[in-house]
Amino acid sequence: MKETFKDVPVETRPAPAPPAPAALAAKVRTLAPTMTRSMQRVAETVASDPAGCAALTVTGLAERTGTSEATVVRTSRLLGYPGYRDLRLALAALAAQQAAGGAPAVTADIAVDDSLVDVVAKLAQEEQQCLADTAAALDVTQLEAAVAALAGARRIDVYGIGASNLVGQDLVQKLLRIGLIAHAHADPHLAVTNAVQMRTGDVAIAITHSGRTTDVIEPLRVAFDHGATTIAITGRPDGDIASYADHILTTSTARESELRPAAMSSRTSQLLVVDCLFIGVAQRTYETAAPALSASYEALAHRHSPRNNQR
Amino acid sequence: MKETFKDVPVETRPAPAPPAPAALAAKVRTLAPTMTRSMQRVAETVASDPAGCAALTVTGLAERTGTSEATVVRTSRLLGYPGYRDLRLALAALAAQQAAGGAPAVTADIAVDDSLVDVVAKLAQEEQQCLADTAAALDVTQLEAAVAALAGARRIDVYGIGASNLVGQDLVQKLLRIGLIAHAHADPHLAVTNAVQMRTGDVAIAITHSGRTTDVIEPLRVAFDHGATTIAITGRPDGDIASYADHILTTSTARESELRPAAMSSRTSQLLVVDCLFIGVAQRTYETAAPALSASYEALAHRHSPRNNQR
DNA sequence: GCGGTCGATGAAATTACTTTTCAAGCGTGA
DNA sequence: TCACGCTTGAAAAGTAATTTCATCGACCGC
Repeated sequence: MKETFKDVPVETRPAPAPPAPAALAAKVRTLAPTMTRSMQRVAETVASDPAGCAALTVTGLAERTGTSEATVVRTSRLLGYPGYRDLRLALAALAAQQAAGGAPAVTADIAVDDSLVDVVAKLAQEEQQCLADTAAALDVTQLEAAVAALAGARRIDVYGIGASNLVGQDLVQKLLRIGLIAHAHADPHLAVTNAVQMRTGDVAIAITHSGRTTDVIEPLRVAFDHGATTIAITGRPDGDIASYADHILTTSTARESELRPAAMSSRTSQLLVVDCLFIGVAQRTYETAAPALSASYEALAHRHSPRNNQR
Repeated sequence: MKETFKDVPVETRPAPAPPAPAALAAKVRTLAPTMTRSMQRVAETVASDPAGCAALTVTGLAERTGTSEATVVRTSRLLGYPGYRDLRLALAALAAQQAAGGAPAVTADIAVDDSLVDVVAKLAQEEQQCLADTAAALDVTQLEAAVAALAGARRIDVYGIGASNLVGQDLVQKLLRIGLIAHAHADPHLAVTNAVQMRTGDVAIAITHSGRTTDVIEPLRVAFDHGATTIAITGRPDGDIASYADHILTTSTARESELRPAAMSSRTSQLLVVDCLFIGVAQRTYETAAPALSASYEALAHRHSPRNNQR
C-alpha cells in the first residue's frame, strides 16, 4: 500500500508538489525548455491527448512518440509522478475532468430532433429537479397530520383519475401491504357511492394535479361532508379542492413542453409525496407493519422461478 | 474517437458495451445481487471510495477488502472492464469527476425513528440518485431499437404485475394518447391468451424488476414464439426473461431497507425508462403524435371546473 | 582535427504488477 | 452423508513498468 519513494533522481526541478491533476498542461509548458527533445515529444503528446494516452501502456506510448519506454518513464518523473503508472492515472482523471467540463448541464426543453441520449439525460435531469423541488416545497406539518390520520384510519379511500389514479393505486398497494384497509377508485360514480359510506375515523385522499378535476373533487367533498378526514395531493393548493381538504400536500409543477406533458413531472412529484406518506405511516405502525411487509414478501416468493441467487 | 485495437481479437465477452465512466456506482448496484460475497465486498469498496481505490494495486485492493487478487480481477471483469488495470483507470476518472462535481451525496438508510423531515429528504435524495443511476446505465442502443419497434408497431401489449403493472399502465396511457394501440395486462391468464394473438409487427413489453416473475415471463415468451418483437424492462438483464427479449432495458437497483422496499426505487427507475420510450416514440411519430396530444388535452378540458386559470 | 567527456537514448535485464490456473474449501441439494 | 458445483485464494504464468547499462553523438579543449 505504501508508495514507492525510491531515490528521487536528479530532480533539481521545483516539483515538491504532489502530482498535479489538471495543471498538467501548464506543467508541460513550464518544464518543456528543460526537457530533451524526446521527452518534449512525449510531454506534448500526453498534454494534447490525455484520453488517448491514458489508454496506452508505456510501450504503446513509446511507440507512438517514437521513443523508448525509458524516456516515457523519465518524462513521467520530470512531470512529478513516481512513474508512468501514476502519470497514466492522472491522465485518465484529467480526461474525465475535461469530458465533464465539456458537457454543460442540459436544461433545454426536449425537442423533436433531440437524440435519444439527450432525451434520457434531459428527462432524468428534469425529474431529479422535480423531486428536489417537491421535497423543498412539501409542508411537513401537513404531512405529519396526514400521516397521523392515515395511521389511525379505519378505512382509506383514494380518488384519482388518469395518471393520478395510478399514483393512487401505488399508494393503496403499499398501504395494503402493511395491513391497512385501502381502496383506489377510478370510476367517479363508484367513488361517490363509496364516499357516502365514509365517516369520522375514515380517511379520503384525492389526487389531482390541476386541483380542478371535478370527478375527483366530488367524492372528496362527499367524504368531507360525512365527517371523514380528507387529504388532497395537488399541484394547486389554491384550487377548488382546497375547500374540502383537511390537509393539503402540495406537489410541484414543472413547466411542460409539447412533447413532455405535465403528467410526467406531476406524477414524479405525486409519487414522492405518496412514498413519504407511506414511510411515515409504516414508521408509526411499525409493530404491525414490519411483520406484514415480510409476510407479503414471503408470499410472493413462489411466483418467481427458482434460480441460484445467493443473497 | 480512436480506440485501442489491442483487445479486439480477445473478445470473449458478449458485452460490447464500452466500460462506463460514471455509471459505475449504478452498475455496482445493478450487478450486486449476481455477485458472490467477496466480489460484493470489492465492488462496494470500489464504489464507495473510487479515489482511494485508484491509488491501490490489485494486491493492495485485495488486502483492503480481505480477498485475493483473483477476486479483484474477477470483479473488474464483471463490471465490464478487461481487467483491473482498466477498472483502475476508470476509478481515477470517476474520482476526478466526483471531485469536480463536488456533491458527495450522503445517503443513510431510512430508520424507524427518523423524523418526517429526514424521511422526505432521504427519499427525495435516494430517488434522485436512482434516476441518475438509471440514466447512466441505460443502454441507448437497446432503447433506440425498442423505440423503433414501438413506433412501427401494429399493436402493443404490456405485461406487468403489482407495482410494475402500474408502470405498464402509465406507458399504455401515454401511448394511447399519441394514437398507438396499446394494452396493459395484469391478469396472467388473459395476458397469455392475448399473447397468442401476437405476431410479427406487434410488440410485447414485459416489466419486472426481478426478471424472474413467471406471470410476466410466460406471456412474453408466448408473444416471442409467435413472432412479436419483445422488450424487457428489468433490473436483472441476466434473468430468465432475457431469453425471450429482443431488446433489454435495464433499470437500476438501489439497496432496499426494511422500510423502503425495492419496489420504490425500481418503480422510479422503470418510470424513467418508460418515459424515455414514450418520448422517443413521440418524436418518431411526431406528425401524428402532436395533433393527438393536443386533441386529448382538449377533450379533458370540460372535466375541469371552470376557473380563472392562468398558465 | 582529434580525442575525451558527458548527456541523451534505447535495448535488455530486472522488478513490480496483473492475470490465469488450479486445487482446496464450503454450502447445497439429493 | 455424499457428491456436486460454485467460490475462493495461493501460487504460477504472463505482462507491463522500471532500472541498468552500453551506445551514440555532440560539444569542447587540446
